[in-house]
Amino acid sequence: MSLRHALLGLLARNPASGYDLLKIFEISLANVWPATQSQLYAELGRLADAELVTVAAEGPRGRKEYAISDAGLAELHHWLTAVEPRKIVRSDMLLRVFFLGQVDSEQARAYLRRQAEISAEEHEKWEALTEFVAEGEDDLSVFGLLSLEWGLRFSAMQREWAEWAEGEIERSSGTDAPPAAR
Amino acid sequence: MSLRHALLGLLARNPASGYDLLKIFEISLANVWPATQSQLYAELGRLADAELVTVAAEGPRGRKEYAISDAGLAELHHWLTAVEPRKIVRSDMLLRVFFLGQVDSEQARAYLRRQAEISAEEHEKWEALTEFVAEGEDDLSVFGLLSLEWGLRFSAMQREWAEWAEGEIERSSGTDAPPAAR
DNA sequence: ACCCTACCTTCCTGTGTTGACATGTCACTT
DNA sequence: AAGTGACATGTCAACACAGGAAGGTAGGGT
Repeated sequence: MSLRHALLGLLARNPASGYDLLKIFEISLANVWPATQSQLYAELGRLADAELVTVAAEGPRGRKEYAISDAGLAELHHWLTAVEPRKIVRSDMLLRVFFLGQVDSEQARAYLRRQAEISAEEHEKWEALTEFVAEGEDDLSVFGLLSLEWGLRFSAMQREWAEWAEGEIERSSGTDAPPAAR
Repeated sequence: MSLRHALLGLLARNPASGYDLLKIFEISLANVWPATQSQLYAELGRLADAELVTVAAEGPRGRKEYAISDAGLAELHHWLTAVEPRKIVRSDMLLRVFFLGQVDSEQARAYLRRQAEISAEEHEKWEALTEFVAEGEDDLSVFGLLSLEWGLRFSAMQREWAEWAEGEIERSSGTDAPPAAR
């Protein structure tokens, strides 16, 4: 349950309300660990029960401003440094590739072409974000930049791979049945 | 719910029982879309209810051999060719990186070093699998090889990134406080 | 005959995730 | 005074995922 740690991480920077956190999730963490409102408020409640966060202040419309507690900070640091990252990567894309041999090569290539396009779009999104951060002087330290760099590399690699794979299929199906005029 | 399509994809190759499918998941799909036994049997039941698969034969110990139906095949092909791949990638690793600035740079580097190690191990696993497939003459077509190639590239990239990131932190913290003797 | 192992399925509990719906308040405009 | 939009939280149903307990059958070896 990484949502818990995402919330702790954000609260360690600044105290915030559920609503604030939701906004941050939407703009900033959406590409890394999406979360919905219902999940978020529920988790905040649980964090408060566990005394990892406290309600520091109550505001206008029932607003509750949460702040991280010492116990919460300890938990966050523990997670950041001592908990093994999970290795499993569930990939929709790879699963499809695994079965792609069951449709004809024309369709398979079409799928990979689409995948390359999507990756290219993702790449642009990351580039825009990088630019935004570079200009906007966000409070992002080196570490924010590391995340961005990862997004850039990943989307670029995925695109290259999809294009390569498409060519690979073309080559191998070409030997069986030359493209010819259709 | 891609588990559904994973099952359809496997059944499109050969009819199989839940038990058979479970074995296949353990050895072959574990790196792509892990699933547990409870999930698997439940989903098979639902697939049968929806008539996307049929019980083709009943064997010795209550064994039920499932086969894909025409409707199932249609659904599979639809998913393979017409359903948009999901873009969101939940990454434990990236989430950590996002907050890594909250621990001192020594610890941050240690984490990235560990991440590079893990990626290297993953890479070896993929290499071993590639070798195994190349020798074993599995029924893997070009498409199986594409998956393997992706695993290789991805793990290599992740490792390179982690090493680069570690260097990046070293460089930036070095300017603040030179490494010195400790 | 006996036991062990592999085979095979069902059920249960708990947590994570999503989407939709419900409810209400404050600030600002018209 | 009424309306609108941003602020803010809570709850529900449904599905996805993980782990494990429980139970039963068939075949092979001793």
